[in-house]
Amino acid sequence: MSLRVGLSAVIVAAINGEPHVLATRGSGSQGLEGLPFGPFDPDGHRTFEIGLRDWVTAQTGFDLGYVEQLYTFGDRGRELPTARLDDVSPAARIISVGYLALTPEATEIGAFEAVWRGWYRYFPWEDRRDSSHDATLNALETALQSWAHSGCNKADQQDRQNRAALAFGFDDRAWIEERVLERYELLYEASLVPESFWDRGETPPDTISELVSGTPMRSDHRRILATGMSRLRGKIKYRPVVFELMDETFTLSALQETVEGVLGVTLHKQNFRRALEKTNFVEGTGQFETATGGRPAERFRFRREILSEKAALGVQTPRRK
Amino acid sequence: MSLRVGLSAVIVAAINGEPHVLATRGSGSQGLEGLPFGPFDPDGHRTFEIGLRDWVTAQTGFDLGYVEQLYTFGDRGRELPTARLDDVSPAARIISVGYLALTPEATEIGAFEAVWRGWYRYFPWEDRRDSSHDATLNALETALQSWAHSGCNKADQQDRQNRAALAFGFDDRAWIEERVLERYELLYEASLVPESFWDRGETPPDTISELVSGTPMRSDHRRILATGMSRLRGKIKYRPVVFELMDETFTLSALQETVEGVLGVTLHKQNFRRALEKTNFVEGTGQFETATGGRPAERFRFRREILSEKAALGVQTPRRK
DNA sequence: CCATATTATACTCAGATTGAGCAAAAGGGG
DNA sequence: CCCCTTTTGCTCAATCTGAGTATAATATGG
Repeated sequence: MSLRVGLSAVIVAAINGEPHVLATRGSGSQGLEGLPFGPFDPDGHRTFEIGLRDWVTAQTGFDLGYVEQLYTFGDRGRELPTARLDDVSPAARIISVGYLALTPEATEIGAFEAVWRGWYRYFPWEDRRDSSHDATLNALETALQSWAHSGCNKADQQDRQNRAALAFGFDDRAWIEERVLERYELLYEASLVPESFWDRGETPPDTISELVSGTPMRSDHRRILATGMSRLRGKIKYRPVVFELMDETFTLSALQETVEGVLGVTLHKQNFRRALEKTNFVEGTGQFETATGGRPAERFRFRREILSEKAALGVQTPRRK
Repeated sequence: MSLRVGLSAVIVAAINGEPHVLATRGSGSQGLEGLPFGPFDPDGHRTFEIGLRDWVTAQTGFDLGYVEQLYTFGDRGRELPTARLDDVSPAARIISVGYLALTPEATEIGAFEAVWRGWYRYFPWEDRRDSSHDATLNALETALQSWAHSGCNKADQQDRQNRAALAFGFDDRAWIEERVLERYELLYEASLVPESFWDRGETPPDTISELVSGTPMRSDHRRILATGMSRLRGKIKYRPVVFELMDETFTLSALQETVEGVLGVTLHKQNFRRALEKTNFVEGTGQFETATGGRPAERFRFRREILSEKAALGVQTPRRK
């Protein structure tokens, strides 16, 4: 019963307001992408976080800023996509401690096998800023419908229908942006993502299109990514974490675009500003950005002192429409 | 580099509105109390949660209801109070995955070496419902003051002062009830709890009184407990989790007392009810409780259906005074 | 059996917050 | 200088919050 512990990281940067994650190019059998992942060396590192920072620096050449633990994944089967659940092979157990890291600099990664990827590549249905992904959502609704209908009895069918509607906001229900993980796990359960098949040792049918179900990832990395997105989407509302993704100075529009990018929804501009002002998080610098196409916008700075000043909350997110 | 993984559980029940945790009686060297803790057996259990439920049932005889993962603790030193940080003894590394569990039934534990303990026993300063613990807080303020003054330079002293004021709400700052962990870790850093000394292999001075610094626990269990309290105090506000601590039916006063017990503050009764009504979480049963001393109170029931009905939020907590 | 204490529940009211939109300001480009 | 675009300032009604006041329904003690 040898247990090994690994660290996986969801490293997020905003490139022009668009959230990106650091992904490793597939060296595995099928060339699948994955998250940066490294073994935890208990002898070399006193804490997980130190271990994580160390190997990220070693492999990508830059320092992580904000880091928080996400979740520890220990399901059997996660490490071997082809493993059957009743295969109790003791050597195969890996536990993975997931971390979320935020960084303003989307440094180009040189030597290492990693690239920055827009995160909606993996979850196209999570982007609700414009109608470009409506087709995805419609396709998923249809597919989930028929999954619900294939339930084993009336109650089960009702339950499936209900869970799908709740997670995806069908039938006029509210879209709750932080339910990224819930939605992904529902799709997994409904066998609408290739990972469902791989984990059972099967080959996905070609009815599964990457345009609809997103780019898959190795092992359970897409689940870890979903966990990180959920956490960030939730936290952005009650802690001033967006600023970890911004440069030293920024315009209010750029800030809003980043928040919108993270949440995948659009916000009401004037009210966003009014709410932001109330928090005292930012202060004007007197510099103006003229390359905006219209009236020049003032560049603002995050008042880092505020973190030690008050029970700092997050930015408000006044929905539009 | 053998790694072992253990599961520790913060199991919470409300006894007459007073939050209690399941604690194990000290079998260790100093007879210290601790949290229920068991090794994770990778061969026997497919997931952590299944493993946890299994051994809690085996050892205490009852089933856990609501369960969520808290945090994974992996610092070196945690498993051996007397270990020096530079002691890289590889055999000694234990990683512990902490869980929070909520249960309505405070079943009397028979065979097992566990007891229900009011959680403020371990954190007396966290109870702000009445003035009975004001002395504790005053003592801590004085002690933290002198810790701040002993900083190595001006900036360091200022920083310590600031962090203490922020965590404990000194100098008219707000008391943020979910910062349980922050406060405990500050006290640990300031060597105001015995665990600080034990972890350094020293003997705590007898200036540390259990009345002020609370009942200590084995290893880092008090830290895990603080993590659980923080999580529960935060979550109660945005998810309907209080009801996991209540019986099938309850009066609104009993519900409010439980929330107050968890948060350690008192709430405004009328507004608590108004806010609760708006959520539609509860419905009257027509039964009345007469043993209240005054006008009989209606017994209410949690509408569990609501969990699948809407983007269920938590109970509002309108502060009093 | 009435006065009193005690708790439950209903209602009120002002101030703050929110959602939505209009309008002026300040650039750049024909 | 007029049009287009984006920033920024301001208004208004609806709703929500915090803090009370008032009334209802019991148990108890004289």
